[in-house]
Amino acid sequence: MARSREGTKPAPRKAKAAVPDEGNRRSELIRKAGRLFLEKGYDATTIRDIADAVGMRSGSPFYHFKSKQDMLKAVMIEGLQSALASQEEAMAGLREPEEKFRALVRSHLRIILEDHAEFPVLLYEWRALSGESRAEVIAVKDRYEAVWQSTLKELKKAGLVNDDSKVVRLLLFGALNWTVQWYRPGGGLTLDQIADHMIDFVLCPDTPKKR
Amino acid sequence: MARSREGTKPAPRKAKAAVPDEGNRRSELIRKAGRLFLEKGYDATTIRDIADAVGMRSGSPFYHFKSKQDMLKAVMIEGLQSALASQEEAMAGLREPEEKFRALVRSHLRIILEDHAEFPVLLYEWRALSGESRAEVIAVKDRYEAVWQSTLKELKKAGLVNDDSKVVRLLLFGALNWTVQWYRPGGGLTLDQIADHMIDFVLCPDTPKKR
DNA sequence: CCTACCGATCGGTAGG
DNA sequence: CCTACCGATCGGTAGG
Repeated sequence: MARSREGTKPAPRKAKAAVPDEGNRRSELIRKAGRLFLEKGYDATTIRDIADAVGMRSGSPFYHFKSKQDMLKAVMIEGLQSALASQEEAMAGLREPEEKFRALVRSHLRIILEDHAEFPVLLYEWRALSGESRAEVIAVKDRYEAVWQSTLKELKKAGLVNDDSKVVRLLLFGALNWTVQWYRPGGGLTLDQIADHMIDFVLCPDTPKKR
Repeated sequence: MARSREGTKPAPRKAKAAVPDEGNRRSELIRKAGRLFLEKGYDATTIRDIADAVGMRSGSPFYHFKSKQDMLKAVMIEGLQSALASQEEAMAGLREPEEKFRALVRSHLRIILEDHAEFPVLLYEWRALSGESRAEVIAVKDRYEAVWQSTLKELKKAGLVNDDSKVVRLLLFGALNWTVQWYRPGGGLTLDQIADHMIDFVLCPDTPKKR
């Protein structure tokens, strides 16, 4: 569309419009593989399952990825990158620690519960990722978690939370990430309602020192 | 032992002492299978892995279980039953809601972080359990969760918690069950320290109504 | 990206 | 519980 060139010669107008470029096919594989890895697990998902899902023959995914492991890594990194993008967008312009925290919670829930399966795959198929790939994924993962850490620190400074230690962050991540196990869209609770419960769960503004 | 019969004839005293009875072999298979299912995942664990771990040949586990699925179900039910037993023991004689809650948290953490892998397998390999086996496992699972539910209700009545809805229970389970992902024995935090953080995370005794 | 294929491995079984 | 084995399936590749 945007790239159409108005030249002098007729140009091959009827070039097969159905042929997607390579990047699209690759992302399509990542998306479908992500879904399958999350639903059935990495090991129970076969290359044939994935190929079927995008309408390819069983050998063809290897044109885009050199191995099944490579697909897993690609799924996880894709999940992290879109999480980072959402996180950045959600936090943009916010100054208040509490607002930032709310934005983080909402953004995280959206990433793990809406649309995309890539981030949940990162959470629940970590075991299946080979040792060699882990370092690469961890590097991106650390960037994502660092934002949480600093926001929790600000919350603590503002007296909105009693403890910003690593344990608390891990407990919070547990409550957040576990939602993947039970949340079903249209199942009574909206995503925002869960977010509000989560925030109430963590913030204790009226009790600077509990118990 | 209890069944030994004192007859008149010498009786075969030196019956091979190294031969374990069938029940022991079965539990041994369950224990090792549980470990492997948790470490590598159900699908990535082969019958040969399990047989090796208990010193059997690859076909022999099928003398004790009719299929691999059957082993998975056995692992999960074993995990639930010992969890129920621990739960009962921990709660015995307690009256105070807060004490009961503390006991539940400690008992749960012990079950999922100490020794046994069976309960974590239930948590993280649910997907691998076939539809037919699920109902059976769910029945036992419901009994375990009912105790939590009623204790949370008591906490609410006592004003020690602001909300005893299903969401809160699920968030709490998330924080609890996620510990399996990061807790390592001897890694700085003791189990009791985690329990205390968890309890502070949930109880807000001084704020009957937050925000 | 397809066709045709391979070696390896897997869950499970028969017969003792 | 072992031996010996089978059919099915899987990740991956060569050659186009």
